[in-house]
Amino acid sequence: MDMKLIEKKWQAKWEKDKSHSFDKKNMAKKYYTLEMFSYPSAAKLHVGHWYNYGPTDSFARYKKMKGYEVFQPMGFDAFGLPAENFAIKTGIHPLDSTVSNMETMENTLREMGAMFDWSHEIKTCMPDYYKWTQWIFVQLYNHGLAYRKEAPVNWCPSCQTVLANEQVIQGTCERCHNLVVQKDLTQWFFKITDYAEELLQGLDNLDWPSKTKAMQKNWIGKSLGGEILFKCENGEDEFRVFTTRADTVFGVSYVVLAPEHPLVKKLMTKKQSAEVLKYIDNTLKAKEIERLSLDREKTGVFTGAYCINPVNGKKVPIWISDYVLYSYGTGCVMGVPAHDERDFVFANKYGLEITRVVKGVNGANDDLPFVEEGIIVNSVDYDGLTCEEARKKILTDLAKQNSGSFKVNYRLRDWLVSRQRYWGAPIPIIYCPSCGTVPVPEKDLPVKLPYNVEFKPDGKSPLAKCEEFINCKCPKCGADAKRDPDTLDTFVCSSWYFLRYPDAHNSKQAFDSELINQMLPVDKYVGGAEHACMHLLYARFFTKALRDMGYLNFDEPFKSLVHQGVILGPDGNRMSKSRGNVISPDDYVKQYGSDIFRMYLMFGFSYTEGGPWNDGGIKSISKFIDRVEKIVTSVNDYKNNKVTTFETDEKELNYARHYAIKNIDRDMENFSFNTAIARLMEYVTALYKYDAKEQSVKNIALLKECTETLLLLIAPFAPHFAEELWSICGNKKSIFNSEYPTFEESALVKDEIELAVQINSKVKAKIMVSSTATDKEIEEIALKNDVIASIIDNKPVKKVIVIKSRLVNIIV
RNA sequence: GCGGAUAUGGCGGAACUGGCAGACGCGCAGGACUUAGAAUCCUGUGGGAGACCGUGCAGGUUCAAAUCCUGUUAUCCGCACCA
Repeated sequence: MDMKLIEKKWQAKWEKDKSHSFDKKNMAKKYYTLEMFSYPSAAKLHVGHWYNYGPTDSFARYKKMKGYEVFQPMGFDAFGLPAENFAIKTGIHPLDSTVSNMETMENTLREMGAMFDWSHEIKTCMPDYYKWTQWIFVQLYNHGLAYRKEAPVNWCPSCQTVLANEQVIQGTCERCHNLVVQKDLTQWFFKITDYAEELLQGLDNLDWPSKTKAMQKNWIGKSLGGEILFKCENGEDEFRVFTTRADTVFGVSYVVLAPEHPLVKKLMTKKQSAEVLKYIDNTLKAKEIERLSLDREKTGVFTGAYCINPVNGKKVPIWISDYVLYSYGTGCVMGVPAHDERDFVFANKYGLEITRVVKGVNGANDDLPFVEEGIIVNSVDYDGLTCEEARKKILTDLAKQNSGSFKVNYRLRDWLVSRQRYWGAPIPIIYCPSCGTVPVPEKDLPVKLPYNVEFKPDGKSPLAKCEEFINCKCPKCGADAKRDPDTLDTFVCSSWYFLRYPDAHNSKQAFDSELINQMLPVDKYVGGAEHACMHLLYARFFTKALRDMGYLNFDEPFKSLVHQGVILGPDGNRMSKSRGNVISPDDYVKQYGSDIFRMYLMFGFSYTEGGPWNDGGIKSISKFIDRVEKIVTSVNDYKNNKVTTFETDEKELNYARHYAIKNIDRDMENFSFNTAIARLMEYVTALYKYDAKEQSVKNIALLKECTETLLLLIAPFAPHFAEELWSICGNKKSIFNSEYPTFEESALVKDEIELAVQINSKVKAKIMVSSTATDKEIEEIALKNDVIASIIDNKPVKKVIVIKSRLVNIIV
C-alpha cells in the first residue's frame, strides 16, 4: 500500500468533512486534549515535536472513538528571542521569518495527520491575540497584581535584557548560557507571590507527575518561622531577621545584613566605612563569577555598629556578608554559630563568640555545630523545653513586646515580566508627566508593535528609539506622554493561550467566560518537563488571578498532565547538530509514511522515558502494518469466494480479541502506548493462526467481525491506514465515527486454566484445572500430580497455599 | 547539601493490588518456500551439562519480593549560601 498516497487522500477528506472540529452541541462529552504549542523557530518539525504530538493525537483519537467530543487545537508561541537573534544575524525581520516558519510548520503539522482543529489556531505574535495579552496585563494592573519597582534584577549581558528568576539556571541565562549579572532597574513585576500559598496547596489535588509537583513545591519554597526585631544601638534604626530557629535566639553572637541592604551605609561607623564600602563594591562586581563556585569561602566585614538582642538585651555586632541574600526573607539573618553550619564557619573565621543553647536529647552529642532538634539550655526561662516548644514560646513572648512575630516565608519571587527586546508584546502602559502611570484603555488596545524598528541590542529597549511608537498622548489628560518601551516576557503570552483556543476568534473579549468555564480545565495536557517551574506555574497563577477577577470559575487550568520523554540520538546522546546524531522525521516519513513513524515512536519507547533512536524498530512496525493489511485483504477474499468447511476454535480467537480490547483500554488511559501496541500484535498473531486455507461461512462471519475489531483498535495508532482499509471493507462512514469495540468479560472466561505448582516456593509442575474449581479441588489435583507426588514422597505436608488462577504452593 | 527519578537478557522494553520474571519487538539460530538471494511463513532463544542460579549491591520481612522495609553504589534531572 502506498502510505503517502493514502495519507494525502484521507487528510484531504477529513479536512473537507471538518472531521476534527469541535461541536459545542456535544458539550456534555467534551474532552480538551492539549499539547504544548510550539515555537516556530525551525521550519521543520523535529523528533521532539513528533513525539509530543503523534502519540497524544492517538490518545485523542482513542477518546473520540470512545464517544468523547474532543477538542484538540494547535497554534504557535511566536514571540521570543530566537527570531530576533536570527534577525540580528541575517537582517530578516522577525515578523517575516516567523510568519514563513509558521506556514511551513503548519503544513508539516497537517501532514502528520493529527486531529488538530485548525479553525481555532492561535499565533501569539498577531495583534488579534496580543491585544488580549495586553488586556490581561491591564487587568492585573487594575487589580494590584502588576506593579513597577526598582530592584536588583537579573541581567543577561549577551541577550541584553533582564530575566525572570525562573530563567536563570545556575547563574547563567537559560537561553544563551552566559553569566547573568545583577543590575538595579525599574521593571514591571507580576505579584505571583500573592498566590504562593494557593499555588502550593493546589498541587495536592492535581493529577500531575509527582516530580513536577515536587519541583513546583520546592520552587515555591514555603518555610515556617518567625521575624525577630533587633533595635540598633544608635536608638534610631531597627531591622527584623527572619529565622526558622527562634528557639536558638539566646545563642546569637552577631547578625548579618546583606551587603545591598539600605541600612548598611547608614549604620557603618566611620572607622569601618572604607572596608565596608569596598566589600559592597566587591560583592556586586564579583557576584556573577563567584556564584558558580560551589563551595566558596565565606567572607564578611564588621560594620562597627551594634544592635540589641531582644531576649536578653545583649549587645550584638552587626556584620555584612554576601552569604546573606537581600532578596530572601528580610535580607538580614541572626548568627547562631553553635547551631548553624554556615554561621559556625563564619564565626570561627572571624573569631566570633559561640554559645551553645541546644543539647542533644540523650545528652551525648557534643559536636558543634549541632543543627538537630534537642533540648534548650543557657536560655533562662526556656531551659528544658524542646526546640519546638521553645520556638513557639519565644515568638509568642516576643510578640507581646512587639519584638517578634510568627512568619511564613516563600522562596518564590514576583515574576519580572519586562524585557528590553523588540520581538514581544508591548507593555500597555503610558507615562504622563502629570497623571503618572496610566494603563492603555481597552478601546486603544492593542498597542501595536511597530514594524520598522532598529532592534540591534545595545542595552536599551529597541522601542525606546522608535519615535512614533514611544511618543503618545496621555489617555487621561491628553498631554504629551511616553509609552513603556519594554515588551513582555513571552511566557506571559503562553500563560493564557489555553483559555483563548476555544474562543480564538472573539474580537470583543479575550474569551467568553461562559464558554470557557465549560471548556476548561484542560482534561489532558501533554508537553515537556522543562516547563515545570515556568510555564506551568505561570499558567496556574493566571488562572487563579483571572478567577479572582471574576472571569473564570475554576481553580486549575490543567487537571491532568503528562510529560513525554526525550528521544535521543542513536548514540544515546541528546540530538544536536554538532554531534551529528540528529534524526530527521522527514526522511522516515518519506520512506514509511507518517502512520508508521508515529507508531514506532509509540512502540519503541516507554512514553514518559524516551530513549535512543533505533532504526530496526521502525522496520518492525512497517512489517506489522503489512501483516494487518494481508489479513484484511485475505478475509475480504474469503468473503467473496464463499469457501466452506471450518476447523477453528472460535472461543480462543474471541479470547484474544477481547483480551486485546480490555488491555488496550487500560494502556491508553495510562499513556502506555508500547504495551497497547504489543497487545495489538498478539491479536494479529492470533488472527494469523485462524487464517486457514479452508473456511466455513460461519467462520468467515467471525473472521470478518474480528478484522473489523482489529481495524477499530488500530485506528488511533495508524489513522490513515485504518481509514483506508475500513473503506476497502465497504464501510461508508469514517472509522473514527464508528462504534469502538467493548470487551465482553464472558469471552475472557476460560474453561480450563493452567496453574503452576510450587513445592517450597519453587515451581515444579503445571496442572490444568477447571476455572470453577474450588481451592480444595485444586489442592487435590496438585497433590495427585505425578511429579509433585514423587517429590513430596512421604514427607509431611505442612501447608498448602492456593492462589486462584495463579499458583499452588505446597510447603513440606 | 536538599528534592525527584532510574537501574531487569546481546538490545528497546513488559510484569495490575507481593503470586510462574523476561509480555511484545529487535537481533541471533534452525527450518519451509526459492536455482540463489530478498521478502514472507514456522520454530527456538536469560545463564548453566546439571541440581540449580538469576531484576545494580548487602541485609531483612514473607509460604512467596523486580515489587515492601533498612542500608549502599552508580547514573540522570531539578534547586542550591533560602537563614
